Amino acid sequence: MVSVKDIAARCNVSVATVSKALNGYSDISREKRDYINAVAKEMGYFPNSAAIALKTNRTYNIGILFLDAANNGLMNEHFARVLQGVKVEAESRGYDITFINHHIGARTMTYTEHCHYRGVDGVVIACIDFDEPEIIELVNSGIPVVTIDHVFHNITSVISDNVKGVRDLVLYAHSMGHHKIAFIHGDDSSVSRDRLASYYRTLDELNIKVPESYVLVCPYRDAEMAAKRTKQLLAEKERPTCILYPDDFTAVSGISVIEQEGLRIPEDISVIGYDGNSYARAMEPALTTLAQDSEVLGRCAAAHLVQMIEKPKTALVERVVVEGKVMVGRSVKKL
Amino acid sequence: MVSVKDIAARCNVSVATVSKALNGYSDISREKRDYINAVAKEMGYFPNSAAIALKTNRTYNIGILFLDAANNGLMNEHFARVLQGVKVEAESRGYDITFINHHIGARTMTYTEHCHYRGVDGVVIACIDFDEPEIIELVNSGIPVVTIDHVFHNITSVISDNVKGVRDLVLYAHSMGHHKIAFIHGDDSSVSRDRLASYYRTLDELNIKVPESYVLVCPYRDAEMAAKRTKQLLAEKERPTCILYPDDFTAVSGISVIEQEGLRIPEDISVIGYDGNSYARAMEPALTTLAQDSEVLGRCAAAHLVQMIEKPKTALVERVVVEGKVMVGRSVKKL
DNA sequence: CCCAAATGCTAAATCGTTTTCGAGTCTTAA
DNA sequence: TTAAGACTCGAAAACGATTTAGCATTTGGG
Repeated sequence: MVSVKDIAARCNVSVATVSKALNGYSDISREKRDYINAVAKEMGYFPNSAAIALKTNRTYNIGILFLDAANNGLMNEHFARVLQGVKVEAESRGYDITFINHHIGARTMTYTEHCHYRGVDGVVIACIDFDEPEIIELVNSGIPVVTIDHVFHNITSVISDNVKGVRDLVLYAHSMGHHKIAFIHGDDSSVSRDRLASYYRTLDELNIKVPESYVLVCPYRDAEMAAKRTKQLLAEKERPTCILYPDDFTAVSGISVIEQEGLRIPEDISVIGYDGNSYARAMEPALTTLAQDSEVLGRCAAAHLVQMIEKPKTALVERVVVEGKVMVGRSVKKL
Repeated sequence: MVSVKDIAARCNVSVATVSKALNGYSDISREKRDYINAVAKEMGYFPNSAAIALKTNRTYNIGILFLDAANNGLMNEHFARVLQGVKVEAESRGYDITFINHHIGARTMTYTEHCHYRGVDGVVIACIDFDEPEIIELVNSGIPVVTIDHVFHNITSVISDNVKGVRDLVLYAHSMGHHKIAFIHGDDSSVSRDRLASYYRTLDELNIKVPESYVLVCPYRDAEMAAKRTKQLLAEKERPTCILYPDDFTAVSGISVIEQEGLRIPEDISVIGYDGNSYARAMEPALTTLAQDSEVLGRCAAAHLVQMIEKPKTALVERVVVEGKVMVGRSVKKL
């Protein structure tokens, strides 16, 4: 590998001069700067990120915390998309991304320690149990952080508009003539709470009363539990005409048991998902769902993080909310 | 951040001694070693990876090349799983992973340059157009490399057993009484070629002849093209009784148009996917498909790469093949 | 024509480690 | 008693860059 020293030798100047030429400093003559840059290019020079990091304390690396209990954030298309979003945005701004975890090899470290070890310039946190003490530690560590789909005091966060999301979904179902709208919601998290509250509020607004038994909990992407919950709803004496699921995947699982019971979608019962997975669009009948703008979620997070890193003065803590939109399929029947 | 220098000061020894204690060298007394380690722990010492990288030329970072033309490798559940696999295996061996690309910020660099810039210890290449000249350059750069689902001369690779995969699928269909088995295969790549050859060979073995029109091409995960190809097959005067798709996603798209044509799965026509996506299992009817052991694919790749990195002497170039297995759903009818 | 300021460049320190080599001390055997 | 090993330990160089402070040289104003 060719280093600044090599270039300096070849150009008969000092390494300081080379460094300045390479970084476009002003106290260097135009000709010398151009000459050095030309030579550097010709010699195939590329900086050594470790040396730069050591000297400047900047790695141009951003950490990403991205694992749920089951450790399968990547299998979830929504989160895969947000990851994709932060990746492309970060890269376009000159940053690489590094996964942060707490068991690197034999030694275990906290998330914060891992961040310091790798010297990441900032971290985006998503798809994780935000109540872990380690997360709290990280958020308070002084490292620039932005969270996705969770808000901490004094930390900028970008969140999907879950309130508007289920509101739009409920309104859509209502506009299709549904009044008996059940809601299988995700397990405890701020996202789930927002959605649930919005469900209640919207129904209230519409002057619709639903029995308590219409509201059931089911972990995200838990096909088995979704099946069980669906059976419970089908057994209701006043059976709902429309079911909202926590996500598209559980919706598909629900559809599966509904059809196994000999009922048809949407003729006998309507179903609605959440997320806007590619499968939802491709299947028959196409699933009506709320398409989250997952990639934009990720891009916003990365963009704000870089802003905080590069212009800390100008960065105020913000709540960015990105809206999704209902994707009308054929899984909801007009009553 | 506390450095070895701080520890040295606190312990009244030299930094050299601290370094030796921390790294378990032998030329240091047992007591002093234990003492220094205790102090280090108490002071909350963590090494600085940049400094170590600079000095030792080892980053404990492995690069991962993971993008297709559409730049959406992550949306593909199969590849998400292999990524997950390399991630957990790498992490368990003490390595972080870094995405490699060629437009980092304003400056563009080749994959090889990016690898040198970040100083990754090795690279795993997957989900990419292996014919790109940049890939060839990287493979020949001297950086330890392992490829997934593609073999290069003199490079160790881990590949999914595509030959056995479609063979098992075809045999299964045959065992269910199918003779008119169509194959919509992926676009050009070594994976597609293996699968196609295996399809022909297995039919040959079974003494089954299929018309040329039964074999159609369709890019992976291209729902629209899959729909088009499906319609073509349905229009055949000698309509196939069973269709193999390039992947589960296109299979779902195919099912969709089949049902829109008023045909039933599997009563009127049987369909088979490839990959074993979670959706395939959850939907109704459950899709018969070949479940690739995607995570193991990734784990193997990472494991072999680390072996090459840490014990170059012992590392011979290998072809590791990992088998999948047919996952029987309800989408194939017994004739 | 002289002094001050601007310009162009370099030497050297520095970031946090690892590693070599030599030096000092202590055993042990002849 | 002494020479030769074993043990311990530390000084210093090195990795590849950035950055500060200062030295020359040139320029411009009065």
